[in-house]
Amino acid sequence: MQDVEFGHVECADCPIRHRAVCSRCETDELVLLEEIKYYRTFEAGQTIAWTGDKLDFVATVVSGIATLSQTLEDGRTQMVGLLLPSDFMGRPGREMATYDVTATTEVVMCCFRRRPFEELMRTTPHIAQRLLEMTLDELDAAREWMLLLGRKTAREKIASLLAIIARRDASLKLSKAGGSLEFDLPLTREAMADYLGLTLETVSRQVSALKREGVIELAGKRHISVPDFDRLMLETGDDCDGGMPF
Amino acid sequence: MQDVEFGHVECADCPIRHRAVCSRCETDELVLLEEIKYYRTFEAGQTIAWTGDKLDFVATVVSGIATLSQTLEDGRTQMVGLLLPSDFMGRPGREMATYDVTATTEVVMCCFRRRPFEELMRTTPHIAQRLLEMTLDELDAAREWMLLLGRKTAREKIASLLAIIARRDASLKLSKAGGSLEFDLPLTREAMADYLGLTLETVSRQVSALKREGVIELAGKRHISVPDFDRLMLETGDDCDGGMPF
DNA sequence: CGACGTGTTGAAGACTCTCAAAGTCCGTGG
DNA sequence: CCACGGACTTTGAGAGTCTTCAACACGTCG
Repeated sequence: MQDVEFGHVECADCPIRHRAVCSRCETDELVLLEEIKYYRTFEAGQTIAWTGDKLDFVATVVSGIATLSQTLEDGRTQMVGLLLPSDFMGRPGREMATYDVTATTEVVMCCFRRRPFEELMRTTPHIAQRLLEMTLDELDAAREWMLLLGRKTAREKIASLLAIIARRDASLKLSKAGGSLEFDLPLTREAMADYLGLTLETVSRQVSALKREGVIELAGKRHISVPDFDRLMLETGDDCDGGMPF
Repeated sequence: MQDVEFGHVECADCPIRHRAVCSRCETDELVLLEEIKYYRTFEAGQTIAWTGDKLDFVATVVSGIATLSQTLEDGRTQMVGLLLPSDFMGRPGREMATYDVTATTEVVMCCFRRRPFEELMRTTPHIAQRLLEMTLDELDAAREWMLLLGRKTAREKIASLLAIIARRDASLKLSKAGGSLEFDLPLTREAMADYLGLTLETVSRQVSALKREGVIELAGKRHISVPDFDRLMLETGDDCDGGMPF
């Protein structure tokens, strides 16, 4: 793998310090992590791990977006997770990758060698506690996605994905004015299709339909603005007040 | 909820002692668990919890089968998990149920009051460690299921479900002779449909088709035998040697 | 400029769903 | 004992959604 060395960053200055697997750690615990961590950068499109690869590290996404996906023998693929900044990759106690991990944008990861990390897990309850919490959140998200994959129509799937991305984007920018939202799609039509269990043509058609009906506006292929977020939510098929994914 | 008091069982004699959340506990730790545990029995068909219910306990399934499901406002429902003996229900740190939990057979649960259990989690690393491990396994299973929901055909979905149940049944009975497998379906056609993201009619048709073609044999509606397991595996669409769900 | 990656659109077809009717099994009650 | 109702299942026919295959548009890059 071609990957670029990334300048060392103090944990205390880390942009995702408060959300990642290390968020509960005290300063003395951070020192221990600091000793076994190193940064790696992956280019957009680069594969970070193939299913079955031996992985000698676990890692936290510092910046960028990566995807987890599974493939059937005949090539059908399904995305099963999205790794956003602060998300954790890899499983303590397991050597092999169980998914294909791909960088969709440039990705910077904070890596820990697996053995020392596992050792730290045993001695530092704060890490294990946080990892449990994060894993439970991921499980909830995965199950929410199962509902989407199993029961939603193509249109509802698209609306749900856009709503999730819009909401996440808004929460990052803190620009949560009730009015119009704008964001860039971090995924190609094909990636959206793999995420939603659709074909890319269906994705394209449904996006066009939502645009035609004024639910969203497009500037270029990737830039989307949502004039009325509630209108978009109506299209998702979800309970509009119930528990939200992500 | 009508539920029957269940005779107290010593943890040491518990049939799922070695697989449940308590499997790593030492005998002195079991004593602590023993103090806060109690048994409850739920009848077949009974709802154990509704989404949004306040849950003042977490629990381990001792015997029987329960399902986790989510529902859209218009009634479409998707099963998002199956609770088998030794599986854990409830989330430490969360008051509300996030899924509907339903007993499909009579279910005996070993319950722990939530607060004391959370306290034990903090003081007893063995419990937290095991729970993390179980949660990671569930996450893997959920993602395997996402592949099924998003990309498999109806026929492949049915074959996958039968293969999973057959394999689990075989591992319980230790009757892993390579030859013919037999088992009872613990689910109605409707429950299978909710699990697979299909309609019950499609489930029925595909089961009939598999029977017609000799992949499976039916005795009554629920008893199934598989003359050639490899043949069934071919129908699942999976890599026949790769990592297996469950 | 032409190749390539990405995205859009159309037409035909496949698969699954919806609606409807009827069959099986089982327990209740006459 | 048998009729009856209810839960569960099977099967058919038609409709609809989504996929497949194909052509074309757009922008970047060599």
